[in-house]
Amino acid sequence: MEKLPQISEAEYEIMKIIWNESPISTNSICEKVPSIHNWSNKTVHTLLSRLVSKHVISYEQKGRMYYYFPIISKNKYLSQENHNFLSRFYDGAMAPLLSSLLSNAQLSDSDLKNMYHLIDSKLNGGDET
Amino acid sequence: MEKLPQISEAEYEIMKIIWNESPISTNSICEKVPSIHNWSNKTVHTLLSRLVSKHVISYEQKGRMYYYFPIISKNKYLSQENHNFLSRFYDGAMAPLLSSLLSNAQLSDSDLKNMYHLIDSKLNGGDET
DNA sequence: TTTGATATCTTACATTTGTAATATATGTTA
DNA sequence: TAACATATATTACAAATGTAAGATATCAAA
Repeated sequence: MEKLPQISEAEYEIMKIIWNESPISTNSICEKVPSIHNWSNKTVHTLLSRLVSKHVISYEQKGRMYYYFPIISKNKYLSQENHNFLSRFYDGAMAPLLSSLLSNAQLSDSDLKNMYHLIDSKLNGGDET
Repeated sequence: MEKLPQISEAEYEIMKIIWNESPISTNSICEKVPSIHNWSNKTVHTLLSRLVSKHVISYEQKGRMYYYFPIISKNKYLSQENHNFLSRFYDGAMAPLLSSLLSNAQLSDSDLKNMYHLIDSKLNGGDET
């Protein structure tokens, strides 16, 4: 499992857009950036270049426009982040994390049942091939 | 819920020590830093000053030595980090996080049972006072 | 073909973080 | 009290990040 490149918080906002739809032009990306961010297009351009130089995304050119697409899958990335988070704050142990989350988050009964079933199905059956 | 200060990764290593035992002298802290880090004492000192100026810790002086103690509790901090993580990567929704964690982490049956019970007891009874 | 518009490229600059080195102040010992 | 050891304070410097401005290249229209 090679280390994936580091994706900063601002860069991640861009990645969410590209993971959701690709290939996607620079302009479409700019449009889709949530307006709360209030980023200038220049900022978005910078983030895109950085993501390219980190080999997180790539692009194909059509005329003078760039169409970006991800090189790293969202799943792969998220699973790395999960792992980082877990080992950084909970010594890699899921149970304490879960217990901490349960005690803090607002969860509906159906959320809980949902989670209950997730674990249940992992327990019985699981997915060992 | 006011925003807690940002604690960097290196700073967090120091915090783990201080949360674990306090008040604690600079020297004891230096000794307890896991040796994998290979940090010079100077580095530890820098991290301590930064934590002080961020109001994450404080100290009392005895002679010319400082004894540090936390201002922010570990629980409070962790619950903020949980929240950040959840909202950054999972739109604040626990179930997808859990499902992602379950599919990636190596979990023993007893881990799973443990978690199962956590959810179970939250479902029945819960802890509404 | 000259002129505009605009997409991409290059450069910028402040803050935070990692990782110290150097300077200063002060308790302790000879 | 003078010298030393050492704890704390100040300064440093590079990489990453947030946030762009300015320069350049090129498509399209007049």
